[in-house]
Amino acid sequence: MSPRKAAAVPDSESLPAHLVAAAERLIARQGAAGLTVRAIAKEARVADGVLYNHFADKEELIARALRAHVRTVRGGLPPLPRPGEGDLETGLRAYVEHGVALHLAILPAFAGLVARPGVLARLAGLDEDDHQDDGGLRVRLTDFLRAEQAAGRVAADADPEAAATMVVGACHELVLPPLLSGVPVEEIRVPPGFAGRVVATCLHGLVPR
Amino acid sequence: MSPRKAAAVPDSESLPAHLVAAAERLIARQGAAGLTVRAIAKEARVADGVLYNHFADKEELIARALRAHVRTVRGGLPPLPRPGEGDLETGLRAYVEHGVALHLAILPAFAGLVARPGVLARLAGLDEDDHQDDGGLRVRLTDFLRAEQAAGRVAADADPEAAATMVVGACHELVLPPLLSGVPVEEIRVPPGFAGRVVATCLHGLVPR
Amino acid sequence: MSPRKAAAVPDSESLPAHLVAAAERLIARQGAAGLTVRAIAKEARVADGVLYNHFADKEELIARALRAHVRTVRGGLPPLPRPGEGDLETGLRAYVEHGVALHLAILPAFAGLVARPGVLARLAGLDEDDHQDDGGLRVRLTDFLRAEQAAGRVAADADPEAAATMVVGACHELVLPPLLSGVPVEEIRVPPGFAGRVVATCLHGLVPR
Amino acid sequence: MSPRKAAAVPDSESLPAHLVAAAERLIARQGAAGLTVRAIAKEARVADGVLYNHFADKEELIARALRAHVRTVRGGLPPLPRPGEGDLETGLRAYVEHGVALHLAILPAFAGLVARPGVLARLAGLDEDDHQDDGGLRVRLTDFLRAEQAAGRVAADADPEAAATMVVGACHELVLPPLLSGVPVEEIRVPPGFAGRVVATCLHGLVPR
DNA sequence: TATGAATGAGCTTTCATTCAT
DNA sequence: GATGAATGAAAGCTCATTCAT
Repeated sequence: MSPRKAAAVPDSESLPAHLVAAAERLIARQGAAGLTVRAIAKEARVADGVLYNHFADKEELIARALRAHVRTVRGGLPPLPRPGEGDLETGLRAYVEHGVALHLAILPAFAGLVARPGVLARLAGLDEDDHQDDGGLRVRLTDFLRAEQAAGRVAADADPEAAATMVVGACHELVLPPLLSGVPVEEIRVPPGFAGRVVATCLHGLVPR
Repeated sequence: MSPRKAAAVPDSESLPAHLVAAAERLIARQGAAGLTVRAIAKEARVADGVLYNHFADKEELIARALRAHVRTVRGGLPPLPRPGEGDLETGLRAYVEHGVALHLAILPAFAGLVARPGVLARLAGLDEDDHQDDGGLRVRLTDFLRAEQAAGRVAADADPEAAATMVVGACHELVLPPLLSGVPVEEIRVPPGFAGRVVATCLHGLVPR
Repeated sequence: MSPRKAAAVPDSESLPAHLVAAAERLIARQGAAGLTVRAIAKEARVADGVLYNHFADKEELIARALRAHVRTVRGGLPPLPRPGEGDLETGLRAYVEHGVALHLAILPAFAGLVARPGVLARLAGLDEDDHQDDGGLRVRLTDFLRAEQAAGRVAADADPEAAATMVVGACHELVLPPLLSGVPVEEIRVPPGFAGRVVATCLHGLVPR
Repeated sequence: MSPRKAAAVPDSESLPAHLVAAAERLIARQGAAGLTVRAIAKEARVADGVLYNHFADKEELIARALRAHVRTVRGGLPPLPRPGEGDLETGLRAYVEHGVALHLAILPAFAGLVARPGVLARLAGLDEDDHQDDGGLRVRLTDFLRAEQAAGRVAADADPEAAATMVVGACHELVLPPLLSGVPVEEIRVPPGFAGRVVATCLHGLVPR
């Protein structure tokens, strides 16, 4: 009465989910750019054509796998401090650590898609609310800093938005240049003390007091 | 009798240089990721196969074209202040403006190559000294800030390296997220006052004085 | 307990008949050549695989649907005059009008199958007696003319068989060439006076009397 | 200096011509409908992809092969009598014989394309003048009969156009019904005396004199 | 050395058919 | 019997690379 199930798909999982998971694994390993439908089917241990029973085309599957990848990564990170919560320095440090881990996992997956309109557009269309690939990290940090500013722990004339851009940018900066120099993701190292140094610089600036 | 020259190659230029220039034009227009050798040959108005008389393969040609692109872009920007030269704020602002312009032109060209080992490795191999794709902007800014620190205009306990990472990162941050959301390069806008706000934040930090 | 019935199949109809009817509708709309089993199942609002419970394969279903299509079309046309019935000219005209209408409806459906042995062979095998796709129009016209000849209204040395071939051929001729020039069926027009002119020519010939 | 030549292509022939010829052979054998690019390449003993160096796509190649097939067939037939040339009966007979031979060779090739807009549209676009697939046989016969009519050998009140439609239609009629009954082309037989009987019927009509 | 056609592996996608449920 | 997802063999087409000329 119910239709057949693919041999390689565990009972607990639907085939679309299984395919997305397989694609997600490949994306985590080698990025989303060079994936082929055959490679995905093979990774899922499933016939070549199945994907078209569940997704409009390759791009839709990859868009969903990318979203799943982002969610998986984010789900594995400690939650970000909410605005008004905890002390400034600890909070900032949490943002930096979050950003580094996130970008380390996400940039390699996404970068190859730049200038390939298809998948990114598809991803943007998946859900309009949540289409910030990095989960709106910069915006959330801005909000956090604004709350600190309202509480008087950040100077009234400081610029939370610029600061957030710099902090999140520093996280990018750790990942992107090695990537663009051909360093494999696995070999990218976070220099010891990175978060602390970024936080300190952000807090006190360069000018002598 | 000198060897035959392709009709479309000007006398002043060698064929390899001509090919590199053609590829560079295409890269500037549409990035390095989707280029085909046929498209390059057509742009150069030269036979499909010539490239293999002068380069090992497509990857080498593209690597050289990328290097040329970076140099062209950098050559079109005002020179960076040297360490010890000018005042701190103006100098920093020059770095930010340079970084934004550079990344706007360079990231779209490079990003598509992430996780495609070939070209980037080739580029890194081209010249070991100079393989920083962004021309070592971060290192140069670090040096600049260190000189300011030596001159006492930057606090002795400040962290020039972290600051440089944040400033250059802020420039990335302006370009990369829109790119990853599918915004075409031409539509990426630099918010007014961006450089000034980054510089101010970098100089004075967030903490009230 | 009688076996389960597909939801979309009306009580008055067996599932095979329902499938044949669905395929027939599609054939009338777009010909038999490009049909897919999925399209047929969808039109029948029935599961993809059922067809294999009732037919050997797609070809058998399509062969039956073609036969049904021919019968439906023929059933919608006024009956042909029987041999010996009515007057010669009116009778002939009826054959022409029948032939034009029949071929307009049937040729587009069949033509795409030429040189695809499967379906046509299947159709021929369905019932050995009645496998004339056009319902044996030519044979019936021959019989009609022979009866007229016996009654003396057609010259004794005339050739009923040749005449029937020419008349039915003229009906084909109206439909096939436009079809082969890519004109869509809906746009094929019967020139006014067609039947009358064919009949007159058939009756009196070209030679001056 | 000149580029490479495919091994299987004779010196006397260009590759596009070679491909067209290969496709034409396959069309003559099995019609144009089911051809695959791989089958054509194999028949031409040439690599799969070549065709795209010379034709926009499969449809263009097939359209050209169809045109070539028509021309080849027509070139192998005795020329049609021109209007005003020879006597009426002999001329008419020539048209019938031409029509039968032409349609025997051409209908199987074309029929499968009905309702497949692509190739036929392409063929119509190849050359606007000459796009009558059967070489405008009906029109030419009409002209021939009109000339006979002007010369008084065809009755003044006869209908050359209707007669031409019937004659050419009779030629179709000989070929199409067997084809639609699944009879392979090779087995289609022209009944002895066919041309003579059609001509006589056309000349004298059915009505007793 | 320049040419540009030839090569063929590889791509995404379709679809008749099977079969566990 | 009915279901509809799974299967996998094609299909049309692209493109880096080779090589006779």
